[in-house]
Amino acid sequence: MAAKPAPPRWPSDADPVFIAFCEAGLWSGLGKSALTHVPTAGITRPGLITKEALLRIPRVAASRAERLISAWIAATPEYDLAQVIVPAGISAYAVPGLIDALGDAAATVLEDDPWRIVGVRGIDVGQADAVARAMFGGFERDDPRRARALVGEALREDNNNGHTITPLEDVRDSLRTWGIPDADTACQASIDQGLVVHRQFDGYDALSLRVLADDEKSIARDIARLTKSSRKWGTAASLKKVSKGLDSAQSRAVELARTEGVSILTGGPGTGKSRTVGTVVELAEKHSQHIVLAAPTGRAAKRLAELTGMEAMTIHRLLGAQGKEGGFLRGRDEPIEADVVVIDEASMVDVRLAAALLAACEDGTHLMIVGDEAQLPSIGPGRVLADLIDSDAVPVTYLETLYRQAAGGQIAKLAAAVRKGDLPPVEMDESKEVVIVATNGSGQAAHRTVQLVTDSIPRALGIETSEIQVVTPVHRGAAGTKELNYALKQKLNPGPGAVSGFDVGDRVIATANYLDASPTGYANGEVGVITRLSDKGVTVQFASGTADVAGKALRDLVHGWAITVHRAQGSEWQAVVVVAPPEAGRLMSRSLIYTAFTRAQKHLSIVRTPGPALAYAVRERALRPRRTTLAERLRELMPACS
DNA sequence: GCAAGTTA
Repeated sequence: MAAKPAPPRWPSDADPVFIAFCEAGLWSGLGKSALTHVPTAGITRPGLITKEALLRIPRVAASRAERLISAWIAATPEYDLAQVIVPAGISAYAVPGLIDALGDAAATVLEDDPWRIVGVRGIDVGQADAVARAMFGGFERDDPRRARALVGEALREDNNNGHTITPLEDVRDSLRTWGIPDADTACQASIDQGLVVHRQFDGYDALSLRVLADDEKSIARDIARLTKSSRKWGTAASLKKVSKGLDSAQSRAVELARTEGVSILTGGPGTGKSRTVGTVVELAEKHSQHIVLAAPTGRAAKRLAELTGMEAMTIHRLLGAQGKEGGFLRGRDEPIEADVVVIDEASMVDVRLAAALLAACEDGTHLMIVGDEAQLPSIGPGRVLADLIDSDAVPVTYLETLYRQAAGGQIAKLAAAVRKGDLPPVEMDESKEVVIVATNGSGQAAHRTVQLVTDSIPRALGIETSEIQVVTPVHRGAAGTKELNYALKQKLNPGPGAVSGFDVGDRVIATANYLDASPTGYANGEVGVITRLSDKGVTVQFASGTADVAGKALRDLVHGWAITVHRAQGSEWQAVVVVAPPEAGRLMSRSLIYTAFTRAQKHLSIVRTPGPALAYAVRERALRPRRTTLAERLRELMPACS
């Protein structure tokens, strides 16, 4: 690797906005090493950019100097914006995202209304206030523009709890606590601006962000469109042949995937959802129907691929996600090329993603939605799977028979209780299927977790370490994935970790797609083992082949002994150690505990910390009903189907 | 705020 260029040394009279702009890499064509020489070339503010000055930079000849000047001129909207936000303490790195959202006239827009940046790229009202202060020297707390922005802020806060619609009364309360007495005028102003819409919900006045209301509206319309436009594929006779090993509910689900535009397959873990999907794949192949499989997380997609023997990917990849703010390549103009689309682990799909997915399904595409309402809800707003089921607009198959081995065992009993909201005391019996380990806090919990994985479980139950998975709700903290993986590595595969903390023999998991890696590409969610270290990086043996991982890609490779519950959804292991630390806070819910517990096939260790958090989560924190409008919109558009 | 997804 080349030596990093020294950071530029700016004289004290250099323009701070100019410095921030250049150092954020916003002057395109100006590399890090050229930047080092910009101050010495005498360029310390925009007015000093001349061809003569640029020529004083090493390795800059006439043609490059000219290109730099045109690039500078082309970056005028960006620089104008930087002049507005940098003095307010907002990083120049935020500039491109803000230009994306507000357009090339962003600086002018903010001069008219600094609070227009609220909600863009996570910018909050405090930061917008700083922009206003920097621009005008001060402002009134109840400035109408500020009040209008706060309506959006109140809705976004509610969206963070999963709701897509908020009672007007709640918005009034929030505005009052922020010092806006005249909430109704503010709400009306937001509606007039087009960012917020009004709707009756459960008989009271309520508001939604327009984007979310539009998403729910378009999901409902697209479900209706796909339902209407579908034509049957395959034949009843071949269906009968492929579904020989299936029970009657499972075969009905395969039949629906063949005959209906949109269908849902639901049921708890171990009821054969994936097996049923496997049969749909088989039938589709028999009839030369192009079928694609996708799931919300990389790990779930990988698992789906393993179970069906077919390629599967994240929904984002299926849609051609363009990056942070970029939207999707696939959409109405360029739909997904498939006859049948299967989405697994659909409980984790939010309204934004569902709307994008449905828009990208062209008329005639068969969509099969597979998931379990009792498992993790989406991180983003909405409860799309549950709403689709509740609406009665789409045919649903419920799988109820538990096929997983030890169906009458302790794990199954505990899981069934948790699903209903009970956390019964576990009797420690001979089977040692479920073991509760009490600890005094997350530090000790981490310590006991390592003992369980490296010693107790292999010794007492004869389960190999490679078949044991640690699952925790969070990444950070003493009992988060990072610390746990660190501690597990010390025992399971100690070493200096010379390359990015890795040694030969480490279990790793990919957290991003590197489909062009050599010799074999790999996808987010793939699990592997480090087989070689070099001065550049590491070689990983994935199930699909080996890949050399170096440079930036090393950051998207993490140790895989401990993973989050979110990433574990869809996968199973012989033995699972669940850690439930207090740091998980509000993340702890019935669905999270249920998902975590049901990952275990033969043995479940539950590492507890003091306090009622676990019992409280299971008993009281059932997926707090999310307020959404999707089910109602579907009922308005479509007749009940059962 | 936590938790997932993504690229030139």
